[in-house]
Amino acid sequence: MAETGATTPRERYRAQVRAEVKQRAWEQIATAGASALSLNAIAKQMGLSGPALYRYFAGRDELITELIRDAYRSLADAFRASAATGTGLAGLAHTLRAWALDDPQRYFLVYGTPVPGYHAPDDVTALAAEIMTSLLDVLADAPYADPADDPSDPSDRPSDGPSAPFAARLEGLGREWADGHPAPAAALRRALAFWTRLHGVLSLELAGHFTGMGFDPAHLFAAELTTLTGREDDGRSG
Amino acid sequence: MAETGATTPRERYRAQVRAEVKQRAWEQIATAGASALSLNAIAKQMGLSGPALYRYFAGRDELITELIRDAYRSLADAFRASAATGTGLAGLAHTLRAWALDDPQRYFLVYGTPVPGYHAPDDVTALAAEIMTSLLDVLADAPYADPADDPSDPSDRPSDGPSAPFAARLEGLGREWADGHPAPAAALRRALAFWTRLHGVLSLELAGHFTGMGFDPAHLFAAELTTLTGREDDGRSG
DNA sequence: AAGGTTAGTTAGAGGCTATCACTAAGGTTA
DNA sequence: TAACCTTAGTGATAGCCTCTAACTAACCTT
Repeated sequence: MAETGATTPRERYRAQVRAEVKQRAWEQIATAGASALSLNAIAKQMGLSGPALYRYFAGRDELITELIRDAYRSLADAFRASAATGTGLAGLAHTLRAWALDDPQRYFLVYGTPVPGYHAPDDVTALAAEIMTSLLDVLADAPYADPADDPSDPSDRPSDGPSAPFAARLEGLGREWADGHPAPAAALRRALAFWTRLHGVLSLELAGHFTGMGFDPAHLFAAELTTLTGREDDGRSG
Repeated sequence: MAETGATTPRERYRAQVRAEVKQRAWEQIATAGASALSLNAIAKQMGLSGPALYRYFAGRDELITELIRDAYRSLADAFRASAATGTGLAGLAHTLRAWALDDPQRYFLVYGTPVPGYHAPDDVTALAAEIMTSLLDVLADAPYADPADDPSDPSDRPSDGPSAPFAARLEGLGREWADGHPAPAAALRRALAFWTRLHGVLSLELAGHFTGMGFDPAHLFAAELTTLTGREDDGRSG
């Protein structure tokens, strides 16, 4: 959202226009969803005529890709900041939930229905790795309190058969997930549980699948968080 | 997909055309996503000219609504059939996963990014209740094997404060979820965990967020299923 | 056989993405 | 300062799309 490394007035102007286009695109997406994003409408809003925006974005796809990039960067920043506060897994979960509720359509742009042809560029996957790094960092110094609730399968002994405990299969995978992170397999398993369980609650909540069911999704979110931390976190009060 | 209750030849023909339109719509959605669905293209494929389809569907929105309805019905049927086999929670989970992998875009049509304006008609919410009923039925005679892994918070005593255990808040809510189902609060909590955890894994898997991470999503799915059943189910081998 | 109902057509309005050729303005250099 | 090049913005246009309107042709009923 802020490409202010420009030097010449022309580059500055160009960056400013690009930023305004993206801002209006976000507003449009927030109200009508990503599929309703219209370059033409944005141009008119800005007092420009249709094709003018093609000087700034190669097309609709490039604009959306840029928005996805910004969304990932926003989440990565939020995660890094949250990890630095030392509030642990619960803090990270709260950050994720706040980020999601702040702009549901932005959340869906990152974690929602994918467009079949689209493949994320490399820098986006790098941002995803950065997010995973923050999560693994927090997990590194957040020992698990209640082994009985461990999301990995503690009842199984390691083996190499098709029924081997899942966590054992993750050994050393931190290298590919988080740019060489030396997390142990159990932490990787917990990171996956954090990701999938909280996403499971959040995405269904944001999609409105819980409306009219008579409970507060925040409580369900907190309850699922409890299965990840094994203790009563402040997440429970949210 | 089969409205074969028609009597007159005209109604029969009409139902047949509607079915063919929907079938081609599904093919189109499977390859290019729901946002790329084009009435015009379907008409041309069928040797008709554009506006002809408006005799059969009021518009694009009605067609998509109908597809969503069919998708819900398909899942509800699959759940009911699975529940009848007596294979328990694991069988239900396997059914869900097979249904999702069979047509990912169909899954996203039901559980993916919602379009901001859209509100599901009543019969669709009734189908959702039917799905929940199958789940609660299975949970009713699938006692929890390992209390330590209970997805509700067994360590907490019931109270009425803001930090009350989540399951206690669900008391009697089966009435609104599943058309008067008399499920106890613990079963409702487990149903929610089943739903959100498996959806969490499935939606991220189908969206491709696990590609290149070096593990088989089926194993993660099986591992999360284990946290729901508390024992080693056949789901592990999938 | 006459009449109404229904399926299908073409024409067209209005929206969109995107390309092209052109003008006008800005910055740079001789 | 004048000439030049680069860039921003324009209108025109092609080709999609949804959806409406008016018209024709087939079908079924009476």
